[in-house]
Amino acid sequence: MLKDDTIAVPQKCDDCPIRHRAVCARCEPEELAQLEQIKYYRKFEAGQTVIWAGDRMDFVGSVVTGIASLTQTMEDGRTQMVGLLLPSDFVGRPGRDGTVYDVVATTDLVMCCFRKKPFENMMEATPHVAHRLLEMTLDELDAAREWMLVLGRKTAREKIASLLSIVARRDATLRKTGMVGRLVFDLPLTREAMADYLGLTLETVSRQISALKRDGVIELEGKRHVTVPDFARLMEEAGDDSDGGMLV
Amino acid sequence: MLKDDTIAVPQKCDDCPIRHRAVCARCEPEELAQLEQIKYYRKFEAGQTVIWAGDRMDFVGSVVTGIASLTQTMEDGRTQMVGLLLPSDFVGRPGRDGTVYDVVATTDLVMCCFRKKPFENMMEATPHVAHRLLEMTLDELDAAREWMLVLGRKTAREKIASLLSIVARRDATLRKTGMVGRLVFDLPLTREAMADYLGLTLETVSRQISALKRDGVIELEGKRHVTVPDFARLMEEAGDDSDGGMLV
DNA sequence: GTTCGCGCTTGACCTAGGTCAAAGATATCC
DNA sequence: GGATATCTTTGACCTAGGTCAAGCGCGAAC
Repeated sequence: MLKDDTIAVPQKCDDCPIRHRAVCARCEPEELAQLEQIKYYRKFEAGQTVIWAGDRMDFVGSVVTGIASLTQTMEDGRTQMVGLLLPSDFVGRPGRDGTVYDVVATTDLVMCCFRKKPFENMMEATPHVAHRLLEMTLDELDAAREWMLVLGRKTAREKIASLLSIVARRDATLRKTGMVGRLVFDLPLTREAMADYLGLTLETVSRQISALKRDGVIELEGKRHVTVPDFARLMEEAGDDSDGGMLV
Repeated sequence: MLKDDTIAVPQKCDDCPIRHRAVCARCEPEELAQLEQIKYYRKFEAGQTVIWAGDRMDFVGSVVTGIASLTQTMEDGRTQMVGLLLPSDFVGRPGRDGTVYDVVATTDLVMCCFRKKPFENMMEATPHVAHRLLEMTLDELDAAREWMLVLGRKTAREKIASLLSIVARRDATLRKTGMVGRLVFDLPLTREAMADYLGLTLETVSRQISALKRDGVIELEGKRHVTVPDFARLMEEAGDDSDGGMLV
């Protein structure tokens, strides 16, 4: 059951996102205790594949630290990232046997997992967990559809700006300050990963980032540390109508 | 409550997809009776908007006949279809107030609706309905992600072939015969709608359809009646790895 | 320190698909 | 039956982004 990549449960479960966000917002203490019992942690290194498309998946869980991605690949090697899993995002499909896409650790990754069967049993027993899960799935669906607009209709520049604004929005250190004015964050993706997510080549990603820098939309320190002097400007560059993406 | 576009309940509810597919596969008779009471039908003409993005949505339901689409539009008019709703597909988000995209009748459309509040109540009471809904949402999510690969990485020709194979697969008259050899079906979308779904222009759609015809992958009679002499060939043209799209 | 390797940038060039424009097909309405 | 409108096809041309190739940091290994 417990694989060798299983690691000790961290000091206190407060860093377990399941408790805050993903599933348990309204769990009773005894329900939490129950979850506690079927819970374990797994660690992956950047580049490692968590599960291959088509494989049986015997757990569900959520990202604690690092980034995972859902990836689809065609025979000829073209690949498209179809989901970006940031800390607190949920992985797995209760009631389903496997995935249809690869789950890959894009950075070093720690996941909090629950063995699937007991988790499903618990779900049956506690309707609000099932309810929460439906909500989360609807959120993911909204995010996926939002991304379809990005992939289908936005220019390369708009795509980059869209990605930057999503990452900025999700950056834990920023969420409290509100999304206005100057923002600073780390970009946790390689140019290639960005390209795979945006349906571009890495050369185009690089060129567009340079262009955004040249035009003062962003500032770069090294390759990864980003400063956005004016978030509203970035949103404009993303071509974001309405509040698009605020759902994520 | 009942709008003027509400129409009489058809002869027998067997044509109501809710009963067969969407929600009620395992409903008890009294539960069905309950659903029956909160059910009504609505009719829309091609081009009519069912709900605007951001609007309050006071019902859920499913498509009985015709095609609806979920559409996102940017301020400058670029639009991307993010979902194609064929007969028996479910519309609406239990537990949510509205949509973030327009729902548009792409052809003349009949929908079977349930007022949302009573439907949600029923959902609370009958866990297997909630469970079914989660499954459906996961299916939609898979379909959306599948489509992200199409939008992000496929060529125009592959996109067209992908769309054709989805429509063929979903065509009610064909599902029984198995998806091999010669298929004949009607294409219920204008070139423009296809373009919006595929992230192309209508000119490119037209050109690629002509090309597929020229190359013998499809035959056309009029603009809409399609014959696929060899479905496997079409799948190949779609660049479909594995069983991609079989989920839909 | 030097070397290796990987991620990134930049340039030169090319092509798939977009844009603009004209005209053929159907269907609908008097 | 002709007029009008909508949908579609096709052509000529253009450009955003892909492809190929060279080189630049910069950290890790020795």
